[in-house]
Amino acid sequence: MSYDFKKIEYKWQKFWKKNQTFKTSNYSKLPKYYILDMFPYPSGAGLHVGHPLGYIASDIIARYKRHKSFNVLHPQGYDSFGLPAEQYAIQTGQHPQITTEANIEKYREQLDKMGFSFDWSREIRTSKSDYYRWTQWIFLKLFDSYYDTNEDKALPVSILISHFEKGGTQNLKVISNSKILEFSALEWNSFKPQQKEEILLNYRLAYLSETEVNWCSKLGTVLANDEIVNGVSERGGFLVEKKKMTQWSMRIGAYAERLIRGLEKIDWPDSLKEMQRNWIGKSKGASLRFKIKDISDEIEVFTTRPDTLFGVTFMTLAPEHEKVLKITSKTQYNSVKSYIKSTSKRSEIDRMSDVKIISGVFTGAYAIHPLNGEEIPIWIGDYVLAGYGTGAVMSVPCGDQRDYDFAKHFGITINNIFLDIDISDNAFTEKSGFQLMNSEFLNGLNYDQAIEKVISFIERKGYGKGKINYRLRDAVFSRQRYWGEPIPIYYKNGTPMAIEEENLPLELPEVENYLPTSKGSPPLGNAKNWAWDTAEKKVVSNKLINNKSIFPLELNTMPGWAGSSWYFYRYMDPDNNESFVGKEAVDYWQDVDLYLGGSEHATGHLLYSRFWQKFLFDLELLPVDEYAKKLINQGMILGSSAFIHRKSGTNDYYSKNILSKFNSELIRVDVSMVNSFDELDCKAIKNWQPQFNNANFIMENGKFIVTREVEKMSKSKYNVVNPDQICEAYGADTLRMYEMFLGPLEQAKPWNTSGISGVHSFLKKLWRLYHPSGSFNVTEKEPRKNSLKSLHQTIKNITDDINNFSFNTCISSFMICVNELTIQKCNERKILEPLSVLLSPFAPHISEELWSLLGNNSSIVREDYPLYDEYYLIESIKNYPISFNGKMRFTIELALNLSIKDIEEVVLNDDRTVQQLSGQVPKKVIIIPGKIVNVVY
RNA sequence: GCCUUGGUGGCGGAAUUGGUAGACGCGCUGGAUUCAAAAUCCAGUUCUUUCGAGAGUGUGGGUUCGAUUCCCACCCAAGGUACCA
Repeated sequence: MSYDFKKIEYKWQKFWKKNQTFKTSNYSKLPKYYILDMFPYPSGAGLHVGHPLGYIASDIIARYKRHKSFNVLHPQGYDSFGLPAEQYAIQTGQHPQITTEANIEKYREQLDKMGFSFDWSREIRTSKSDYYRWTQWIFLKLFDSYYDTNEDKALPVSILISHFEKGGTQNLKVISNSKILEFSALEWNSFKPQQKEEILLNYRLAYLSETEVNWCSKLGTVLANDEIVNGVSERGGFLVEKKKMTQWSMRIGAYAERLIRGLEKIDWPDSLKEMQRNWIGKSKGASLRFKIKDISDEIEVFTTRPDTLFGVTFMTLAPEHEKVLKITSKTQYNSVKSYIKSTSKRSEIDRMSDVKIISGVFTGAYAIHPLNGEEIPIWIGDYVLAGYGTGAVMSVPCGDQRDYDFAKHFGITINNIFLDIDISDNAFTEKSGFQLMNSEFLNGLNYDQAIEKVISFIERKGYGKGKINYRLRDAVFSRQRYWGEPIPIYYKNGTPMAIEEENLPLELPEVENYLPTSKGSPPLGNAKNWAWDTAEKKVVSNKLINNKSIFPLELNTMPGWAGSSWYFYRYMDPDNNESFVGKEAVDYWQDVDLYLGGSEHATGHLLYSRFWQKFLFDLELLPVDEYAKKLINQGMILGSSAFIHRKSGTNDYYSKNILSKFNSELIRVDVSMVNSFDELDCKAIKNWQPQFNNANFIMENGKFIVTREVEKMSKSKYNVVNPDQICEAYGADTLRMYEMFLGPLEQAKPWNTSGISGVHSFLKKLWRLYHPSGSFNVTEKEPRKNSLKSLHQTIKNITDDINNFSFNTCISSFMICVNELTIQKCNERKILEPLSVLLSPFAPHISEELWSLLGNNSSIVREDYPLYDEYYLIESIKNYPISFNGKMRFTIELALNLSIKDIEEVVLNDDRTVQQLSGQVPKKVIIIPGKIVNVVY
């Protein structure tokens, strides 16, 4: 009987399902192990070969841990709110729920074929109301909390109110919006309720504020940077501009310091921690106020280099800075206006990317240098970003390269304040190795001395103060979308009020149209009968009553990251109706032991979820303030996109190598129409999209060759490869092993199907070894020494490699082992039994089949089998001959300046025979069998 | 631009602490088996070569007896860049 993977895989998948093999209990005497995958967004393109990479890796670990007697929680679910389903709804009118459910069904079918050991009884979907009810509940907790810097934690707003009632804003140590009123207890108590609510909004962790957004007036909606291409909307190609809007924000900035400190105690990749640290961007410096000439106003700047204060020769404001138009002189007004207009069309990325294009405009206004009283010109430049610091910088051309380039470009004065340092070509940006000059009382000082002196000076004089600044901005939480969690807020005379907990969920209403309303309200404004009871028993509604909308509901929805910021706790207790997670469940599972996901989430999901964790920890709702002990970034499997060249202005397409000098555009084509030699199927493409119906394809040597480019796999890039065909042709075990064999787990790699036959023939070889003449055949004889050696070498290698997550080298070890066993014609039970256990995390179906052919009961927890840790010491290593080949001798002689005769004794590095060399220096040579490793002095 | 990661044969990749570069797999070449094919098995496969040898881990330097590995500068690619998920 040949290796019939279809039959075997169908058989065991059915068996596991019927026996609920992977159902996990919240109660067990075994130690717990929670292994989590980042849950997928169910996209219309189905699961692509990149998704399973992480799931296979986590499944290997989950199955391995079960063998090692852990109670393993390995759940899966769907991040099912999101933009693509909504855009599909806009195009077709199909409700996103229907789209999403169809996609989920497809995902599940694909996942089931791969033999994952997920506990599907715990499945969650962020778009189901019994899930998002709790997302809304957490929002309300955030709305009802403020950040107390004395206790360094979030506290209920009721405590803040009682503080106001007793002492007003006096001795208040909290984090709040920048512009806040100061008031006494007496004043507070005299405020009207609405006034009080407005004040409290400045302190809440979920608060309303003015934020800048990408506004497309033609679409009547806000766009993500992702949806903008070259300054116009991807959908429709309409103009996009920056606009201020009142939006919900999350005060993640309050947690900046704790988010940095928390990184120290979690085992996450250093590169990812570094990314988060840089994203939070803590910098020490000073904030300074500059008075403006002839106008009674001042501008605050933040600088990390207050030591260079005497090198300031101008000031630069972001074009969006609120005081720009106020200070601009009459003569400069028009040029400033037009500059602001032109920069409002550029995205932040564009502005940061083209630093070579220097642009700016003079406002006509002057600031007064606080220390020497000099008048310094105020410019606007788009290299200054409104969102960072105060949106204004004191420009020190001698000490900052961007200031330097700007000054050179516009002919602004550059004053050198660094003694004996040449700045004729570039700014001097080092923080050490200089002495200041031309800096009055700072002359002769170095960086550290000057910083200290200048900060104490400006603080004494009241010009400013030392300050720690974070680059991290508060997270905007409003989305003008339909397919997201409704924000459980209604408005009473314009003031946001919380919907009571017991009235959650606030269900997403039906709408006829998924676009914004004609008046520019978010899509939820289209809902006709959307109403809610509050505790006051008054109807809250966006329905017009007597032509007036009383108590309208919030029409914005939550962003995609809301539902994914706490989902890992819901898996512990997915059916709980009383709480977002039950106390018993969370006491048992505590946190995630291993989290697998892509590094593309480093500064998004992985930061927001840590923020919510810390918040829920502050409220004593969770036992730990970091939810994942260890995290591994699996590298993305990239797609290999295909492009064809169209001659500009024609419908002629040219094969890759026959392009002449004419202008051409690159057009994406679907990779399914391209074979592995990069040849395009010209017949298929004509039926693919209407634009190709009458296209001419100019071939080379009878073939049409495409241009390839490696990039992220996505439906819109037409480079998605589905795992289904591979499962169909080779089976799940082959796919699982091949994805692991492709390369190191943590490294990004382009998908390439061509190597898969090697892994497949390994499985066939293994099968054939125990089916020598068609039927299953093992002997009960004692294995030969050679076979044992192969087995135990493999056990050792696999165990080490699993623990290091080096699954690719695991597969190599299996291949070597089976090759050796084949040569030895080994078919002893005592070899096959441990081998099938060893293989089961990687290729579970074939392993189960062989295991049961041996007459064993199928069982996932094979505790009874002494493996992994208890491999035999490989006999031959004990007596491994230490061979001095020519090179080794040469190296030792050179290194020790000895002749080989002088070396009396040698050491094995496992300390079994510690020996010494003659002579005093060096003391020993450490050798592992066969090669010299190190010389210890 | 900035932050993070990576760059080794025709291809994916291996190389533990700085110590024989290219494990394992794909592909390719030759052979066995076969009427033939598929499948399977065996051998070879970094490049150059005057067959002595020489070169070689993105490029250029440096440290070292010795560098894929450590240091400096640069080039290229991927991910992120705050409303894609």
